[in-house]
Amino acid sequence: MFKTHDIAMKSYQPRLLQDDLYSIPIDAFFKSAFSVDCVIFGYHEAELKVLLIQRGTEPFENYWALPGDLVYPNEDLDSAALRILNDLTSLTNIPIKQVKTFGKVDRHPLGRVITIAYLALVEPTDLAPHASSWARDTRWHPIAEVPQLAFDHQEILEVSLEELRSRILHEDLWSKVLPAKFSLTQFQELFETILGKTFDKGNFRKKVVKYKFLQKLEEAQRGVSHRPSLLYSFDAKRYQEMKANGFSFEF
Amino acid sequence: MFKTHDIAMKSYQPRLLQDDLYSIPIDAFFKSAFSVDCVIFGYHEAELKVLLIQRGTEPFENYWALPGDLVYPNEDLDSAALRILNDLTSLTNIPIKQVKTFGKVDRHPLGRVITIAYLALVEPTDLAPHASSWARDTRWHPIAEVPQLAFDHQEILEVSLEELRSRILHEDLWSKVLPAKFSLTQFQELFETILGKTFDKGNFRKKVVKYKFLQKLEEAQRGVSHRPSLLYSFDAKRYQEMKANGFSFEF
DNA sequence: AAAGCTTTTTGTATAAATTACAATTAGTGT
DNA sequence: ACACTAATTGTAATTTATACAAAAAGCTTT
Repeated sequence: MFKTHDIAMKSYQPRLLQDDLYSIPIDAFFKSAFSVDCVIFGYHEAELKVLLIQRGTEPFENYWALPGDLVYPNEDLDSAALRILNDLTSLTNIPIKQVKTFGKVDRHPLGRVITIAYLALVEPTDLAPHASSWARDTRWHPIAEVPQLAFDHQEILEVSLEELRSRILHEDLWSKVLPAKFSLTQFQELFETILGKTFDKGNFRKKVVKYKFLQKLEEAQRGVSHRPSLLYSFDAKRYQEMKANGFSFEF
Repeated sequence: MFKTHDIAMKSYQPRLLQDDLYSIPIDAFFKSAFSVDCVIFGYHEAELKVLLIQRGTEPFENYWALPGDLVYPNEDLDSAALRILNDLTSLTNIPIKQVKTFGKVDRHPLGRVITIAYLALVEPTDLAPHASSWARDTRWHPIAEVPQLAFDHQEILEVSLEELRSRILHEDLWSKVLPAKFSLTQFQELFETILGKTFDKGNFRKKVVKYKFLQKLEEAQRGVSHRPSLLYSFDAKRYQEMKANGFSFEF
């Protein structure tokens, strides 16, 4: 099985090719095209990773790269991003955020391809078996140990990480990486990891509680050999209300 | 004279057409394409406007729309935005900012065209004579009196205004709309207009002075029938320094 | 030339938020 | 019962924000 991505690349040097499995007419991708690349961040226990694929075809064969694909003619951009995310992780219903479109003339060696970058933040799940059809290999890389990447993916990753850092609190991107019930310590760890700095425990707690989008539950932690923490849940409705009122969150 | 934009639209229902003046091969735009749309804001004396064109061709003939064009195959996205801006206003060396890419499948009635939106903030100059070749009419519209727009341009405008408001202080977008030497009152008026709220004069001044990216000059206002204000200039170098250090500006 | 007008500029007292750090608490393990 | 750990609460000192008032510097009028 091969993806439209490969087809389009090959067909750039004009040649007649058959439609692929998705029955998309080849000439829809002639000479210029747009793709979506996904920066899928994974967070688990104070570690931030990014999901990369190892390319199985030229150009940049064997290089690691951000997962991406050409956008189908009948597919919205967001849908394309969600499709890629789902193909690799089997996850659905994940909030995504468009980051920026990268379109330098020479960014793709085989033709004019611009790419719209999206980001998501998920729990680093096992990868879907399907994922192997994408590429030679698929793997979570700690954010500090990312290898040299194909195309301009290094820049895309940097810009996306910057975006994640600056928007993490304004969007609800983070809401999928914590369990439904979590402690304030877990919550703090998440933001410390992503922002790359630490906060005073007491002060952080006060600020968060003030924002009121965390709902204190009756329940507490159990089985830990110290004072158990109370559990909280994310009050999405109140969060949206506050956002609609132009409330500005900041740490 | 006609623009590549029109050509591409017509040629979507496959038909053979000649190359246009820019000698771009027609088939480069077959079936799917990407364009750049510019939200050119104009600020002058506490009034915010936006530059719109009135379309001279179908679809949406006679509707007002954001100026835009297909991106040439050998042209970077930023360059395309600057070209459009320059075509209409003759301005060069204006900071622009990519806002977002809009790509709903049905956003363009004649084919799959996604568009990358850019914004700029300039002084509403006289329009270049050239501009009339673009469209039936070209005009600055006060932001509160924008007519119904073609395509999804209403949404693009809204998102762009939101972006302008939230980034005005972090980017130096504003630096082109004030004279080289300006008073703090002028500076405050600019931000009040764009953000749509007012500030206490004394407190605003204190905050700005604290940020230190304004350079106090020896010169003062002349000929006004009240206490003349001291003049300031924008210290772009210091501003960039502060931005690089992760300084966060806010009003 | 003095008094008045207007807007800039500076000042100040109060309230609110941030910060650093200490004290208390609620569990488990010995 | 006591020690241990991390959660939770508290507090004093500092900084920042806010509202408002006073002073200053030109021009205009008398």
